[in-house]
Amino acid sequence: MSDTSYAYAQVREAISQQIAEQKLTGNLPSERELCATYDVARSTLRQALGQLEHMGLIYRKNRSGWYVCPRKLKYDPMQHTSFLQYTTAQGFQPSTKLVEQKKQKPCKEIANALELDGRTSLTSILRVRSVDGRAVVVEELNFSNKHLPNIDKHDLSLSISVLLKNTYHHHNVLYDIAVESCCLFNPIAQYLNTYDGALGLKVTRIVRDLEGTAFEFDREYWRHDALMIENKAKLHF
Amino acid sequence: MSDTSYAYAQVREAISQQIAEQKLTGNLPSERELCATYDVARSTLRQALGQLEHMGLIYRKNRSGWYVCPRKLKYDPMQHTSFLQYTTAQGFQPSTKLVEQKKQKPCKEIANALELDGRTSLTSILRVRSVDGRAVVVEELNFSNKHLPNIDKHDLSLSISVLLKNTYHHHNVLYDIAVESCCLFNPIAQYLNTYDGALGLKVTRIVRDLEGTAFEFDREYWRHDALMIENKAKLHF
DNA sequence: GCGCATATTTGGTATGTACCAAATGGTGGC
DNA sequence: GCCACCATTTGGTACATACCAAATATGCGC
Repeated sequence: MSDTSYAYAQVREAISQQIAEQKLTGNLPSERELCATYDVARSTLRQALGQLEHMGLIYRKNRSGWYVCPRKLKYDPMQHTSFLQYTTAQGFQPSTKLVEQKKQKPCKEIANALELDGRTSLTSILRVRSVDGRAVVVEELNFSNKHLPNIDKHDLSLSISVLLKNTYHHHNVLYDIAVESCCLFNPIAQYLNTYDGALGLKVTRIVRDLEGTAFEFDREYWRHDALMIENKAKLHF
Repeated sequence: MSDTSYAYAQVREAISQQIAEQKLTGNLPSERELCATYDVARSTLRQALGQLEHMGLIYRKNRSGWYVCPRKLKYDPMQHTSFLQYTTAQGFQPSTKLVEQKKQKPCKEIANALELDGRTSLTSILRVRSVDGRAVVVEELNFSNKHLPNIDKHDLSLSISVLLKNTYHHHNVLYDIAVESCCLFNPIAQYLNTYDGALGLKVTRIVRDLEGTAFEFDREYWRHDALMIENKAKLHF
């Protein structure tokens, strides 16, 4: 049991319990109503709501109110199953929207990771992926034109993995993945219908061929409350 | 570049830049001083500090002040390298403190994961691990007495992996790991010298033998700003 | 019914104030 | 030189208030 010696903690526990007992579903009462209910100032209430948000129990949509979180999506970044595949397998309705595609020079971090000099061009796409109509992740994919000739000539709104397999014959690849918590700022926060400074999880992925040459660098910005990273493996001591 | 149309965002960016340029190291000026510097109210300043905290740039120690974060520890939960090993390899000074050891009945979640009924006993230890004198993770390890007979008779302040290998001959195991963001509450928050409701990363691990029988269930509560999860793997499409 | 302008509600931002408890720094006694 | 005590500083909690902008509900004209 958590500490309940403070007003915000009491409000937090009260709402938390209401959610656990499913007495609260869908959207919560307005902040001003909740203030009256628990007899606290709005800043105190918002502190409680903020913690429930960090716990992944509730979230805010635009400026319209607070809602109880749907269940989390389970995601194994080491598996090469597609977004479509693992979301539907878990009973979600996925959708993807390509926001932007451009050819550009790499930033310092990408140039370093892909061992490119600053002049080499990069094909980048930005897409927003949703489950059940809720935007959960913004993906930024960067492909090295040097290692994937003419990749910018293809339709990148289709499956990238199929393209890599069929056109570039990358059947076996090395994955190099990092996960860390982060802060979501505009414009990424806006794509995720959340606010400037919201909490997120950042997944960084470097994809290499079997010789170890990196040809792709991805950044995924997830809603922190939408995601559970899962890994399964066999190990020997 | 992030949105800077609001006061808190301007303060955030200003301090963020100071840190990036290493003009700020060690501890920050007091909140009241910073309020005067940037001419904002304390609550506005604290909003900015909170976001910098979420970004992993600064952290608070007890009630004594704000400090610039040290670099993150890289950790691959799928590797079976010990805490001692991977921390020293990254140039940190690790230490571990065993807080508690007890024999108890499993909670619902553990009973379910380890396929135990409510009567079977469980040997649990709680330990706090630090790098460079900073507590970074609270580990709760739970061992099934049924599958690891007399485990509570051993000294569990020593290396657990050595014990599993030499005494119980578990040379090959299956790992089942989940990572998600969470909120740290007392008393765990206190072990990590942080505050009730602080942001964290939760790593859950189920360990099985090669037949798939689970004998260990662990929960790790990490400071969100101390950790970067890393995974490397070879995949084929 | 439908579309559009308007009023209301809602969360987001911001200020100021007050008090508390823990941590820290200093001071004096031994 | 060490320790106990005290004053000060610091962040943590909590309140009340005000205004803004976006989202939503309302109602009118057609």
